[in-house]
Amino acid sequence: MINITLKGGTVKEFDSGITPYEVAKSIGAGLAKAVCAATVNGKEADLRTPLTEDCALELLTFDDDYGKWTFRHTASHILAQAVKRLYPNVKLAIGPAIDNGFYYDFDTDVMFTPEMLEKIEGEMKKIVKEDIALERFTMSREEAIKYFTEKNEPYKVELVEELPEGEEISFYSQGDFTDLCAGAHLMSTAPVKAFKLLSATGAYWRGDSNRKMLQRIYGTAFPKASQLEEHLAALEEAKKRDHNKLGRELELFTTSDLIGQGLPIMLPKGARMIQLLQRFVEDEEQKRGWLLTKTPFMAKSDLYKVSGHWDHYQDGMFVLGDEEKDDEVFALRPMTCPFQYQAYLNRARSYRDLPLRYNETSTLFRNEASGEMHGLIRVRQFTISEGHLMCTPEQLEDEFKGCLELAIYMLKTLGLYEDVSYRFSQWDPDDREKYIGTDEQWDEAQGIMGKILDHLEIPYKIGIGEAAFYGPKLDIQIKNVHGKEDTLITIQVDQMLAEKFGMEYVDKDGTKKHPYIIHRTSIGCYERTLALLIEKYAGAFPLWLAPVQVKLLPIADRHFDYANEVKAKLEAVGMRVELDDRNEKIGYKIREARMQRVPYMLVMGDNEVEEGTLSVRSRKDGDLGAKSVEQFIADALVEINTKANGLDK
RNA sequence: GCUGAUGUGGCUCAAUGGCAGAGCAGCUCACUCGUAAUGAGCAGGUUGUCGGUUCGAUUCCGAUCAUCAGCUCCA
Repeated sequence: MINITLKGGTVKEFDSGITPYEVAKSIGAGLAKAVCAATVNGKEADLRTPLTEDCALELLTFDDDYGKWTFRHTASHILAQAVKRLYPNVKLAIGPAIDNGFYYDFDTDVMFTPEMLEKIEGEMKKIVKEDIALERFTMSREEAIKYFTEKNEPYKVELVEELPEGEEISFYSQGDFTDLCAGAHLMSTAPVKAFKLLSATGAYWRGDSNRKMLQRIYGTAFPKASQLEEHLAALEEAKKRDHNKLGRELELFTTSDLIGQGLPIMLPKGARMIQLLQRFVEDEEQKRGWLLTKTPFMAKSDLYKVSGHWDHYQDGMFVLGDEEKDDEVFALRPMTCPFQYQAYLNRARSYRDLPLRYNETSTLFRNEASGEMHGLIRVRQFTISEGHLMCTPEQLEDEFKGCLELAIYMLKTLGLYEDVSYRFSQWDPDDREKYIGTDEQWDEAQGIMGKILDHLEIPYKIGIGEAAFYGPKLDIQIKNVHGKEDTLITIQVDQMLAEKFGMEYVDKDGTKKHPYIIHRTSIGCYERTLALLIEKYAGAFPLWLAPVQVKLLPIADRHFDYANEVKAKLEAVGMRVELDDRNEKIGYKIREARMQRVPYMLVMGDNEVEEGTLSVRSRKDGDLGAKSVEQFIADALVEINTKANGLDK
């Protein structure tokens, strides 16, 4: 007999060898139905794991992360089984659960069409209805290779071959379908009641663009139909916030076939927003001791040869000229670093000059691969609040902290702080060609940065191979409306480029030393930040950022004079105002102003003209009643000056 | 760059191997109106671009450009 401690601390006695599933059954039929996986002494486990010692057991349902993972992983098996039943020649690759769903990669000659996905869904429904039990068994590595070779599953063979010699390999079978698999699975196909296949697309085998492109089917699954419907509705809602659609509808930006890919045109409203952001950033940086530079958009190839960009980043650059033919070859700048270093090199530096903080609103050009461009999030020309900070080793931590505090201040002001995560981006020692510097230099830079991050208690995850070619980064990541993650802000520690460029300072003892350099953005690139703001606020921007803050809506044309007076008063205090003086009914004007997400609509008719007031309607709270013009201005200025984002309430 | 889909007035979308159509937006006129769409009329298109097949192509074929989703890559 063994003692099992259940959730809540109750201890129950069971026969040794009992499984988590049987424990769940002993507690109740409802739990047995809902249970997806378990943890044993905190370790994730399958429901079939025999328990032979005293332990703490937690039974996980779909409401738990690992339960969800197990549920959806089982859904991916059902997908694979259905595909195999309908198209036996298709080869299986891998099929994990992911955020909000699952996928399975197949190698197939025919592309999956929407009609085929429907057919596959139908077959999956049958499999669920058949209530097929999933059974776990193991094989030796050799047996597994033989098994998959006989079944003509080359991708599975490759996966098994990578496992260490002598490893017991676990399999799960469900009726006519067997898959190699390590994680937990449901007991049967029956609970996977509500699922949907969302798309079919290409994906490289092993995520390697040099290898074969397979066909990936994405899907999602829930225990209940209502949950699935809710999720699909949420996906639809999210699409409405898509900056690429909304930003065009709101006339913030557009694109032109003649200008080209990844080169958006900022329309007056979008350009105004970027101007507001830029002024805010530059003013804040000035307050924090950053000195503005303005450096060229291009340079001779010589500069990039020193920095290492020529060898490590040339594919990403727009090169003007041909080294074979031309005396001078230029390239548009993909980064600002080497340019600002030339400012540092302007004269000899002393430790008394440090820390030296340079910032620049810097336009960069990167020749992204044609399939990478996406709205304002991924473009070929972008403008970034870029800074480089030269300091002594002793100053490094405080300065790093200062950069982080600046970034956090920006995020909080914009209302994005809650939406970001941190990634400590490190190099990949197995991919040396991507990087400059020695193992020792990387160990040192990453060691220092790790220490700083730990000391500042930044909750980061590590990203191997995500470092810049010259050093590790703290990337502040954010997800767009489609769930795709991008870097918004980055702070990097670099101890290699100073040496390459001969950047030095004279220390107290009279010796020359290379400064540490921090590369940082404070708000990221303006285009991308704007994109995320559009999605965050669904176009209903905080008052201080709204391209049009107030729309004046006179009821009839005899009120136009008064409206123009009010407009002049608002503009006199710097507010952005539009007057709707068309011959339209008030309901129509309000409708249009609301669709443009204008924060305040000021209705004025006979009453207001007579009393010298405004009937204030807010985008958020509707009709607020009458206010004097002076009162409205005073209230609005408070809201603008505090940069209220409306998220605290 | 790769896989797939898409491209028709400013926007949303029809249609067809034989004169390209609607709604909204725009313009004109009437209405002078109180918190999410007043009515009538007018105008707007070389169907992304280039080439091919055809008596005839917007439709079929090819190339190219752009857009979207995903992969890879990245701020």
